[in-house]
This record gives sequence, C-alpha cells and structure tokens, in this order.
Amino acid sequence: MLEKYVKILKEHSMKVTPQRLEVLKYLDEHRTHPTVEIIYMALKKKNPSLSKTTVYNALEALEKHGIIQSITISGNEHRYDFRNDIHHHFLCKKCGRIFDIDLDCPYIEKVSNSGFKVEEVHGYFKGICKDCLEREINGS
Amino acid sequence: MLEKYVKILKEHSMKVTPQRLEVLKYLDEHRTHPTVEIIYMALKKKNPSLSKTTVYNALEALEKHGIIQSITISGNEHRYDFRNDIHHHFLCKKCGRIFDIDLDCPYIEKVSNSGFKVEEVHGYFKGICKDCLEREINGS
DNA sequence: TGTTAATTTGTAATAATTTCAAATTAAAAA
DNA sequence: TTTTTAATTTGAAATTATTACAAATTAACA
Repeated sequence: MLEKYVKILKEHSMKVTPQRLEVLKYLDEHRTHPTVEIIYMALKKKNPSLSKTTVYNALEALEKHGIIQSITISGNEHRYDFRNDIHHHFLCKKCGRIFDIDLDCPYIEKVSNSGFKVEEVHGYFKGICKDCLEREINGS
Repeated sequence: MLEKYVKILKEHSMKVTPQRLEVLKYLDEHRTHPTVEIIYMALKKKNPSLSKTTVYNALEALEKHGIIQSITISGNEHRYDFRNDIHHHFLCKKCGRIFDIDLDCPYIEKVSNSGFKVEEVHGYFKGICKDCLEREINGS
C-alpha cells in the first residue's frame, strides 16, 4: 500500500520514515490542498504521538525535493498539493475550496528571455465557484 | 501634494483621514510591494502616534474599494501594490525583491466559461532576478 | 458649532510558523 | 546481525503576522 510512496522517497534519496510516508499518502489521497493543521489533525488520529513540527518538516523536505508543491493563496497559511506540475488554482471565496485548473503558463519563455531565471510558476484566480453560484440562484 | 490621494478617496466615497492619505502616498511612491511592517515603520517616523492596527485598517479599506491590491507570494505575509490592474509578479529568492511583470492573463474567459465567477487574477513567478544572476557570475 | 457614525489607537488574543535540544530511529558499515 | 552515526522526530518555547475589541478621537454632515 505504501510501496508507491517508499519508491518516491527513495528515488529522491530521501530517508524513508513512517511520518513522511503518511504525509505523502495523505496528500495523494486528498487532493483538496490541505493546510498543515488539517494534515496534522488527520494523521494524529492514527498516530497520536505525531508532532506538528514533524508535519512541517516532512512537507518542507518533500517540497525541497520537488515531490510536492506548496501554494500560497489565502495569505495566512500554506496549502500543499501532491501535484508538482505547473497548473493554476481557483479559490472560492464562499466555500473556501481550492480547485485545480489545468492550464499551464504561456509566459515562461517570455519572462526567461527578459533576464529572469524562472524556477516556479504560480497562477490562481479568486471568485465564486460553480456550486456556490448555483446555490445563490436557488437561494438555498 | 496630497490632493491626488484626497481625490482618490473621495471618488470611492471613503472618509478622508491623514492616516489613509499617508498609506496611499507611501504605496504610490514605493512600488516595492512593501509589507505592513515596512509601511508602518516608515510612516511611524513622521507620525509617532500611528498605530499598526490603523495601517491594517487603512490597507484593508483601500483594498476593499479596489484602490490597491494585496498580493500573497511569500506565504507568511501580505504585500501591497498601488497598482490595481491585472499584472504578474516575480519574486527573487535571492534578494527578496518583487518585480512587476506587465503581462495580463489569457485565461480569464476560459475559466469564466467553465463555470467559475472570476473576481481576482494573480500570477507570479519565483526564481532569480537579473541582478542576482549577474552577481553570481561575477562572483561578487 | 454640534452631532454622529466612522476611524484611530493600544492592548490583548489568536494563529501560523520557526527554533531548538533531547530522544529516537533509518540506513550504512562492520 | 549488531554497531554506529547522522538524520529525523518530538514537544516545548519563542517568534511573527494578524485579528479582536473597547475607549478615545475625529471627519463630515446638518
């Protein structure tokens, strides 16, 4: 079950720990861009001795190795994404959900050519999602 | 000198206060995407009784009226931009500066058509800026 | 000028993240 | 398999950004 994540860690020559495996598994199975707090609370149920610092450490290590990416939309908190490819996001101001928007960025070459070395690309929209719009119309 | 900012506030039927005028003037004259802390420290020199909460309040009000925009790149802090039009940003991981990248977004209509109501558009790149790249090459 | 609602101020509370040192453990070597 | 060692985990404390709130002040209208 965890073999998939063991493989990922080993491919990046990272030390394999149960905590890292669980964090990675959680992100893979919950593509909701959870916060550290959400991940921590969920994993603590199975492993009560888990420390929040460990979650921070694991996420930082996974991000540094390019396995996951952290996204910053809401300002006061980091959110984490199992996907490490370039894509956009949409934050619904009503329900708070963050949606993946599968668009890449047409400007990377342009920015690179103007002298910047581009290492990360982040794009996101804020507004109201389809579900919340419909809920508004139905008045429910 | 402050007439420009008085005009802006009045156009948005906002109450005109010296604090708001100074915050707006600071942002207009410092297109460096400063944090609350930076703005606060700078303005406190001229007006020692200024409260940080006032800076927060002023920025929130200015943003709510669409006069300025807040940008979230670094994760733990908000930064503020006098410009309220859609454009991109570039954060240099070395020197920490945030550059304006004058590109708009080609995807707004596409995202709107897929059912989302788009209210804000944010795009940014992270990497190394031209100056820091040259500094690396020169070894200085 | 007086009135009133909005704003400013300062303090306290909250929330996210970082720091750090001791205990534990994964993984390589013996 | 056991030993060794460096990396990781843990938990507590410190830091940083932001929000909440109530009292004092003030902008704007009558």
